[in-house]
Parts: sequence; C-alpha cells; structure tokens
Amino acid sequence: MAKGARTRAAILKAAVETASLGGFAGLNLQPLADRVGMTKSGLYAHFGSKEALQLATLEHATELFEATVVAPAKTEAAGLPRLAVIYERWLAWPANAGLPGQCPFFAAVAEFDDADGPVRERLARLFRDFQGVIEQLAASAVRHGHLPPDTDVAQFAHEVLAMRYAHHWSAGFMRDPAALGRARRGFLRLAGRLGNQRP
Amino acid sequence: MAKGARTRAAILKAAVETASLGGFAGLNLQPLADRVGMTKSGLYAHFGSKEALQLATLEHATELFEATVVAPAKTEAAGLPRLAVIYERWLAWPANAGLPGQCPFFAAVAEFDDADGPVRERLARLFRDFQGVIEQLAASAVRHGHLPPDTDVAQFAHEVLAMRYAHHWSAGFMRDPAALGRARRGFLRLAGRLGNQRP
DNA sequence: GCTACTTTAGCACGGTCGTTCGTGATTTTA
DNA sequence: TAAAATCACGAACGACCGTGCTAAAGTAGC
Repeated sequence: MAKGARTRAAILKAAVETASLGGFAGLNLQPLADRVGMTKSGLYAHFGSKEALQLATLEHATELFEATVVAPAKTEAAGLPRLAVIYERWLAWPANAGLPGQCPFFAAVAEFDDADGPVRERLARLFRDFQGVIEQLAASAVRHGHLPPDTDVAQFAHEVLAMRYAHHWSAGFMRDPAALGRARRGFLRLAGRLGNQRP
Repeated sequence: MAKGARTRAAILKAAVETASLGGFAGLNLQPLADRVGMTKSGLYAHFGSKEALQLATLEHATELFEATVVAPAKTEAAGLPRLAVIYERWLAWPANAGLPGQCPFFAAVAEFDDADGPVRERLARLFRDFQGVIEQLAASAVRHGHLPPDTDVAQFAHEVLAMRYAHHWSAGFMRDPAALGRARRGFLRLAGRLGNQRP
C-alpha cells in the first residue's frame, strides 16, 4: 500500500469518527488535520475540495455499515430472522464499528436536508437503497409465512425505519436510558411477536 | 407597543421562519438582519448574544406551536379523539402556523444533540414535556376505553413520536410524496383502528 | 546514490462568523 | 417644545472557514 493511500485511509477513518461525534458540520479541515497529525493543506491535497472529502467519508461509512450490519446477517435464515438480526445490528452499529459517537448517516441527514448538492443526493440514495433492502426482507418474510400475506411491505419498512430513527432521537438527543428497550419492543410489535397486542 | 418590542417581534418572526427553512444553523445574524431590513449590530443589540437569540426564537416557536397544535384540540372530546386531532395538527403545523419550511424543533434537535448548553436543555425539556402531554392523553384514552387497559402509555407515546419523527424525515429529507399517508396509517395502527392487523 | 515523482508543509487570500463600541438618529416622557 | 431615554448604524476586532499556490521533504525506481 502506497504512502498516499495509507494516509488517505487514516484521514477517512478520523473523518467518520468525527462525523459520528459532531456530525458533518463538525467535519472541518483544521480540527480533522489536527486529529490525523498533519496540516490543513496537506490533508486538503488528498481530496481537492471539502465536498469530495464529504463524499469520500460517506463512502467509507457505507463500507463500514455494510460490513457491520448487512454482511453478518447473510448467514441468518431468510425472512424475519434475518430482518431481526439486521435491525438489531443496525441499532448498535456505531459501537460495533468502533465509532465513538452516533450513526453518522443520521447526523448527516439533518445537515443536508435543505442544502441540495451531490452529498445530499448520495445520502438520499443510500437511505432509499437500504429501505429497499428492508422491503425485500419483509417481502421474503411474507413468503416464508413469518408475516401475514396482506402485509403492506412498504409501510412495514417505513415503520421499521421509524423505530430506528426514534431510537436515534431517543438515545442520542433525549439520552433516554429506556431507548433501546423501546426500539426493541416497537420492532417486536411490528413483527407481531407480542401476541399481536397494542403497546 | 413600544418601538423596540415591535422590531423584536419582527426579528423573532423572521428568525422562526429562517429556522424553519434552514435550521438553527442558518440562523446567522447577517442574513437575518437582511431579512428584517436592519444591520447586524442593530439586531444584535436586542439580544446581547447569539445564544439569547436562539433561546428567544425557541420560545417564540413554542408559543406558535401551542396556539397551532395544542390549543385547538382543547374543545375535542377527551381521550383518543383529542389525541388524534393533536397528532393530525402536529403533522402539518408548520404550514398551519404560516411557516415556509419544516418543523423548527426537529431542525434544532439535529444541530444541538452534541453541543451542550442552555439551548439544548431547553429543547430537550420542550420535547419531554410534549411527550408527557401525549402520555397523559394516552392514559386518558385508556380510561375512556379507547385503548386497551394494559396499554404501556410510555411506549405508546414513544411510538407516536416515532411516527411523527419518521414523517419529518420522510417528507423533508426523502421528499417522499407518500409520507403523509404513511404517518396517518402508522397512527391508525397504533390506535388500533386498522382491525388490529399489522401494516 | 541519483533521479523522477509523490506527498506534505508553509503562507496567504477573501470571506463569514459573533461580538464590541462609540456616535448619531429617533422615540418617548416631562 | 425640551430633556431624557431608547434604538439603530457603521466600523472594526479576532477567529475560523475553505481554497489556492509554492517550496521543501519524503519516497520509489534505476
């Protein structure tokens, strides 16, 4: 591995960690350069623009996410079991990926919902793709008889994401110790594993 | 009404609108002063610090929220009907309050989840209080027999907020036209008005 | 060990940020 | 109408931002 690629990897590692802690807004060049132990301009030369750095950071975070959340579930039984594992791993993936803070994707969403541009587009596509993955898993669960045949898989996926988003808000901003339990309970209710009762 | 109070009100009106459009991060003094038609320093003199401006903006937004979402539901029948009206008004309250963008509270949450301070505290308290309101409404709905007696009202309130948060994300960032329908459907399922079936 | 190339440091730029201060204009009060 | 209190402006500050440029340091191939 060439020297340049090595420092680039170190930069991206620090960038994802920083984004996990302070969002993409905290992804400024000077503090990031300090973290890696080099100068602002030296770091800048690797990307050419701040936008390119953000995109590369997003890409690196995606690889981490795939490896931490999606890949380990491949061996799980298709249908609801696999979906449940992905959901559970999704809840705790920042810690499992060695990140010091919260999910960098959620942090990024909040900061780019108005500012149009390549970063926003990439981010939206990532979320759309993952929502599609959950829809397919739900459809598979229906085929396996884990969910009722009249399940609206799009609505189901939406509500699974809602539970995850609420967990991010509840654990992150609200700092509610009950957040994890609420997130699990919500999913179980969605999956019909609470005797089909209301919360 | 004195002159100072009038311009202060004008500033806060513009501030909430700006926060609705670009979040609290877009609440910079220069653009805000331009919007109101005065100088940065002239505007600044009304608050003394940016933090005080943010707190005042939060306060003003809270008054708007109370008047737009909570107050009109007072006349509704207690229990689930009142809760349903509040939820429905909550979904569309930025437009009903004359705001050009999205819910300023959700926008603020994302930007203050790491930065500790008075603004963060105030915001968290606002959310906690409103979650408490929803819990009480749910408890009332239980007493009226609108919800089953074994309902976990805290979990119920959490999931109602989850549906609202997901709507913010789905309509705002994802720009999904189906967002409103999803949010309504999710609430109906929570309230048990979909024949108790899963989505 | 010398050369060709890549990688990093150093410095400066234009711009925006929140904040301060003194002064003039404008209201409000007497 | 005169005096007093309030309000808004304009200029400037130090700090940080992203972005270029040039020169030095470091690395790799022969």
